[in-house]
Amino acid sequence: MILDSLNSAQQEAVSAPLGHQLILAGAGSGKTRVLTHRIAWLVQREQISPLQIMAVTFTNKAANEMRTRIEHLLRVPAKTMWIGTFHGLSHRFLRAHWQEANLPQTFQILDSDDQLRMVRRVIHSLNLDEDRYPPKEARWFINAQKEEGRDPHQVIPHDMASQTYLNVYQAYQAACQRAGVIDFTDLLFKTCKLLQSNANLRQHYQERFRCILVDEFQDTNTIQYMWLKLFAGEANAVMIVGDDDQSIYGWRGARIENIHRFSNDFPGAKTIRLEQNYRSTGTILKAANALIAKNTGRLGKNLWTDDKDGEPITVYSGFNETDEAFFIVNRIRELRQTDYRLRDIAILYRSNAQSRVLEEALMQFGIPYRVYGGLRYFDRAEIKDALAYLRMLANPSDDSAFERIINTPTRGIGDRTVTAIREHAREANATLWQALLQLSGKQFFAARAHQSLEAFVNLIQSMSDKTQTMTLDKQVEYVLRASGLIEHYRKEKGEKGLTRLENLEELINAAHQFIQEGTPDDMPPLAAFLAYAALESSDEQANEHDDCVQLMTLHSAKGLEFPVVFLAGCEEELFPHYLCMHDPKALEEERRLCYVGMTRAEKKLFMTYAELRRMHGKEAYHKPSRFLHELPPELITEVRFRTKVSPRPMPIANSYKPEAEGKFRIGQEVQHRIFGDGTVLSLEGDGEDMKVKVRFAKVGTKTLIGSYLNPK
DNA sequence: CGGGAAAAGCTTTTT
DNA sequence: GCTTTTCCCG
Repeated sequence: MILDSLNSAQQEAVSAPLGHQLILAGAGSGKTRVLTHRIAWLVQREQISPLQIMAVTFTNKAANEMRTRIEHLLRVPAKTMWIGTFHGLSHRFLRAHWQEANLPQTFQILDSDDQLRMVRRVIHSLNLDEDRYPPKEARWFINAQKEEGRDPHQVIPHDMASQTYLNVYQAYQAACQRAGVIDFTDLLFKTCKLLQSNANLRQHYQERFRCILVDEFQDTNTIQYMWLKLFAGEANAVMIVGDDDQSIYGWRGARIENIHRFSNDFPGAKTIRLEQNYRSTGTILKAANALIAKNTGRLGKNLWTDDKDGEPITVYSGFNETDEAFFIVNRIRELRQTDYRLRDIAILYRSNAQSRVLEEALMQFGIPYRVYGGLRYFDRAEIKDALAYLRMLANPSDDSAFERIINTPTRGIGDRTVTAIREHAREANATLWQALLQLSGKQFFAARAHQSLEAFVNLIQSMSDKTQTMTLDKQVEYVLRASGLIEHYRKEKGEKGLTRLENLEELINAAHQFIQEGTPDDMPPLAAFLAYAALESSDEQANEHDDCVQLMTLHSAKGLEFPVVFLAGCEEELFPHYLCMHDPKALEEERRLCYVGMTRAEKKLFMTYAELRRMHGKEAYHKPSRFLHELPPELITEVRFRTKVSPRPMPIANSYKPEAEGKFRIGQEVQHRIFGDGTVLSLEGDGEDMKVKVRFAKVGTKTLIGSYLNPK
């Protein structure tokens, strides 16, 4: 029953005997299906209780999807099951064992932004020069150490700079401990530390989880690997699923070697390959296979499909990035006339900066689109302000929240006053809130500052009193009004302020919805909500009803699929990126990124590049990406003609001025009385006012009025 | 404290 | 070059 509708490799994976398994799952080979069916198999055939199973993913989205599918398969709520992200499960663990982990019960989670502020504060308190020791570098150092599982005393500094960063690391940990906050990496780090040091707990968890499944294993880093080993112990069965060819997060510490290490550390691990692809046409797969074959040290895997070969891959050479964008937009307009909806189409690119030109072209033709990977809801400044007030209520020691709201909205507490509080806090070895309480009793400050501070103390204390018995959504609403945040953003003029107000209103709804769904743990609702905001700031997916073209980076496209994919910017320097080109390892990661991009496509794949592109302010000619040369020529159709500047775009409000018709088009050879021969780069406006940007052979690039130019 | 000017980035990103 | 952040002064 469970095995119905699975192919033989999938069946083998799902019904494998209890033991260690390494599932090499190619793109589109039904990886999630295997994971969920495996869990169903364990429960139904191996008589393993759902409570003895742990399933780990990287994103909340993947975890939620898995949970939903399992509930569907098993027809029981999977709420009590340990399905979640490394961070989410660690959080659950630390909430249950806060005492053993030496944390306050109300501990709060710092996101990377809060973390940076905290690090900056520590750097100042050590009297270090921020320019010589940039907080971002320090944060990177701290996270890197924790990701390798090293406490401050385990770090061996190699030079003066790393000695300094080590001091920062030490002071930072102390400051976090004092404030009762932990950062993202700490979730994993402290979980590992606790399991290592506490044999009872370790034994308890190792006896509990008889089966552990890990998704996207190629993305695990060192601490995650340690984490897995600690939970798995010697006796439990571990199934990992991954694809070395889709490892694209090496730059942030993912260790592809973990897949190789697995077979050594987990004896008897059996490797099963899922190579049948259910997503793409034969042509797309053949091309992707040929590309990835250029990489070395692969575990080896060849995707195949029962599907037809389908159409060849279209490669388009644009004159510049505008021309490239117009080609894409024109093709989208054609596709729209056929069976494709806009939401079937994705434009993928290497870096976010590329989206602007594409957006402008889409806008010009009135094609709805959506850019992914922007600022997430819970990361918005106004939301973080509001959450900081809530955090103060949950845990007044939270220095990072304190710093954020002490003068937001502005209440006459300037930098000087805050510095005084910080200094006192350091001397008294206290948190900022404690320091403030001590100082305000002593008439320490000038009269005006003292008054403002007193008002602030009263505000927080009265908020704390008044919200005591309220439901979560009422608490949020009360805090928004009492803090003056609503008023503050109401004053902000323009559309921006309005959006912010809407976002704040939405926070009340979010809180309401949160309690409706029921808090998962035995935590107070406010604490649970704050953890949710920090840990599960859900990436907003496109509304089912929204029909728009999807724009995103190659990285964020991983795990998704689209009938039509445009892979833009396939040029040397951009893709592969110039920072990666001289490191063979990094170059292979770029190639994997290209592989990931290509294998997102189901039916049609377009790969485009621009001969001339404006990058970092300068215009530069780039060769077509080496990845294009690595594709078998017989699978490609090259489109050589330049896009004719197209029929009039739809007249829509706020649309950009349409490109001029008639006299000039992009790429055209032209002549000027003084400047000589040149090529048209871009057009703006029309009629007499038309401005034409031309690159002249002798004098470089100039923008001039069209009437001074003659077609050649 | 807010607005404008100067300066600093500038690959990819989840938790 | 363009956008975001920081700085400085009224």
